Amino acid sequence: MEQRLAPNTKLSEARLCETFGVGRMRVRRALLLLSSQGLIELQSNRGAYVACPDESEANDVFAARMLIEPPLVRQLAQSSGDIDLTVLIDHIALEDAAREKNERTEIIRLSGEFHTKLAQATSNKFIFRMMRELVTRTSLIVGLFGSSENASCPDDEHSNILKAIQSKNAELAEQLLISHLNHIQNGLDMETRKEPQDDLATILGSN
Amino acid sequence: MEQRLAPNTKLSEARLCETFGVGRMRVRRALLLLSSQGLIELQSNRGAYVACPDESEANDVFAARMLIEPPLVRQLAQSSGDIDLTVLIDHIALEDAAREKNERTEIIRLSGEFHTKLAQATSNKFIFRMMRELVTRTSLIVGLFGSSENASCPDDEHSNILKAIQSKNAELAEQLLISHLNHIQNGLDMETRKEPQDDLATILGSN
DNA sequence: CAGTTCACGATTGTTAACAATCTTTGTCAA
DNA sequence: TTGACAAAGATTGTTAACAATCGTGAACTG
Repeated sequence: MEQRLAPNTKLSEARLCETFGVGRMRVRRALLLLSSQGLIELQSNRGAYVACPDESEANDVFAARMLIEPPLVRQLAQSSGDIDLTVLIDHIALEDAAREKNERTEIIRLSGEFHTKLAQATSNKFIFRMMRELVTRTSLIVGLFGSSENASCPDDEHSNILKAIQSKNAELAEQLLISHLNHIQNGLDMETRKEPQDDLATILGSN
Repeated sequence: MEQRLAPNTKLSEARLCETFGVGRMRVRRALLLLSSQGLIELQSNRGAYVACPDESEANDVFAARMLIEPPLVRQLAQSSGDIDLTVLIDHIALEDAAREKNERTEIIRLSGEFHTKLAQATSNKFIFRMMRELVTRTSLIVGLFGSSENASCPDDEHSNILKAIQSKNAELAEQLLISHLNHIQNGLDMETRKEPQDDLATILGSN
């Protein structure tokens, strides 16, 4: 989610065990769950590798988000008022603060989390789960194909979407979200994919 | 998916092991995956139980499907012609055959599978996965709250939806699907929930 | 007789050793 | 020098024993 692990990075069980100080069983359970979400790939007898989506998968993710998120935001705007939006308001503040301080990983994480929290605002468990999966996947894709500068969402688009929702302007909110998604997708460069570094999982050690 | 296991049925590891002739590890892996999909619930130190959705969860599932499936069908109808619909055509035939022979479990399974195959027709991995999760969940709910006669989808609605898609009538297809989902949801009786039988998992033995 | 406590049995969670598989390295021959 | 082959090392998959936890029922006390 924070793009600290490059795609194709090998996640060795032994390494993860000592990194997190856990038994092999825990690690294997976690890897199995991650693979069921498509975040890593489990190769039989070969180990776990961070998923490395190709162009076609990237298109699928954005197609899925284009299918779900616009109606979602539209619905949010319509039923705004019955819903608690303070979580989203607070979130925008967090994003601004992180941008202020130029905290890269934090910005990336919050940028994705905004969309997750949009789904959470529907207080629908299933919609939330689906969006979370699509958002984390998007993180991987942006990490792979994204130009370095716009690794996150454009600055004030989140804020504008939220304002449209608050003013119950469903049409505008939906339109803003569509352009927002388009901006992200258009910011990708499908040609020059970054070389998947076979970095050790020691990156995680900084926790 | 076939409603052969009632909600709240306990799935004991030992029982599953001998039923399927597998080691405990395999069983636990399977249970973990099922629980990650919300089909069963893993209670710590107490075991695995078939999920027993309540009314609020049922509403969430249908709300999620209402959000996703209409745009999905609309998109299918619009891009029909570029897509291979033979799978769906064949599927309708299977449904008819099963109804002819009055094979209850088969009808139920195929009834859900139609919606899954709708998603599959988009050839979008993520849309497919999401719909499959929602459809299996719907199976559970219909099994719990459904009146006995209309445990499956009304007879010809699937066929009509498909025809609308084939004739590229996006508006009609979307409308038919919405009514279809409404029919299913309205056929539920939220008051009288069937008593969760604590049947042994021996039901599965008939395989 | 009701309620509580304790101990037993059953079930799940964990650990550690073992087996199977793959990757790598080194050697040999063409 | 290159290719194939084989053995060693490392990593994953599996099994079985052990530990921890929970539910149940009997015994005991008020």
